[in-house]
Amino acid sequence: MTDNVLVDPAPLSPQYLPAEFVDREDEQAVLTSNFSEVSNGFNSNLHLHGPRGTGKTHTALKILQNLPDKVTTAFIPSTIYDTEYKALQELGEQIFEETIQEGYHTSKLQRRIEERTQTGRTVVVLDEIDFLLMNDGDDLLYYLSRLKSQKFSVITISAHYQDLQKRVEERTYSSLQPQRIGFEPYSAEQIFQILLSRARKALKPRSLQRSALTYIASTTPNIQIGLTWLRQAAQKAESAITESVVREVKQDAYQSYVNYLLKDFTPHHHLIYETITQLSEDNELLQTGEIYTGYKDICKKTKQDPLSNRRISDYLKHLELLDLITADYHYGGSKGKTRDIRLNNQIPDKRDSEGKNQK
DNA sequence: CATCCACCGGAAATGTTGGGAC
DNA sequence: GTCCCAACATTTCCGGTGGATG
Repeated sequence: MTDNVLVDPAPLSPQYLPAEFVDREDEQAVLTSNFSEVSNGFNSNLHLHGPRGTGKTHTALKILQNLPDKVTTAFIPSTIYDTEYKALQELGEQIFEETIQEGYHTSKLQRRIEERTQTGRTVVVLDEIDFLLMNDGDDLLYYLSRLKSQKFSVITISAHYQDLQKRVEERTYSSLQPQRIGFEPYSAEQIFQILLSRARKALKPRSLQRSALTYIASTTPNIQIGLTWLRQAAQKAESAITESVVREVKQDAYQSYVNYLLKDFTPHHHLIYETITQLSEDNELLQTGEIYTGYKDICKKTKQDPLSNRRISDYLKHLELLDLITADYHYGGSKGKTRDIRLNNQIPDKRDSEGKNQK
């Protein structure tokens, strides 16, 4: 039952960078012209924004790939490197291609990086910048913005902030002056085409039914979810990917998308997410307190030490930034200042499956 | 109107790790 | 080894907030 339809799984994996994109030509053109040698400003900074699964990260990676070899590049996912120091360390490692030990002082590191960036052109991508800003403020961005010789650029990527202006201090923004590029959600037709082109490379010919693909494309505008979904269906399918296979793996696919998003986070993030999933079966709208007690129960059952509620409050914000939950902050409601939290299932079960799949 | 509730979120306190100097 | 320091994770502390309650 394995590998019946799957010839090469790589084109369906999240890391796969296709030679050419189906869409996003406009955005790419803007980016390319920004970094071309002739344009006066190699010094321009960029801010890419738009919902998850719209190709921001891939577009940025593509740009890095197309830069001349002599340009030094670095790609920093701020989900993992969420403090100034950690990001600097990673940046140093990528620039110098060596391991940088802990205990190297920030200012020393800053000086080394600064020296290096004077000698050649450098482009740094900060993906998921929201996490760094939330956790550590804009110290790193300020430092990077000050590096602005003609030879240094920063590309920031955010799924939530259209504009960095409100998120960073004025001095930082005024030295960065990033050009903003917005990414719109993919249409169903675009999702269809992208998945089709990946499927052609990954699957046996004629093993994918059109209706199956249509179903995915009409359900989610998030290409990341779409790919995960198609991948799961391909693994499950015996001779062909049909619409019913696709429906069958729907929730599994969403779960593995969630796991993919949470892969760089702590076990406690997973526990919290699990808690929210369980609690929302009874009650769609949850409050922090309920979630925290639920979380402590799970910890007790699994014999783990729970973290404090202050900490969990931050973790909830992480889940919110990942768009796994929606949190409504409001001052008012029945208990003063609070958060109303609800689970986001981005590919919800529709009415039709209700009767059948209920156990 | 005063007080309580249940939470937010900033800041200080505490604990841990690992490098460098001696 | 011992001592000190930087960076970090987490906890502890505390001053809000604003409807509900009396």
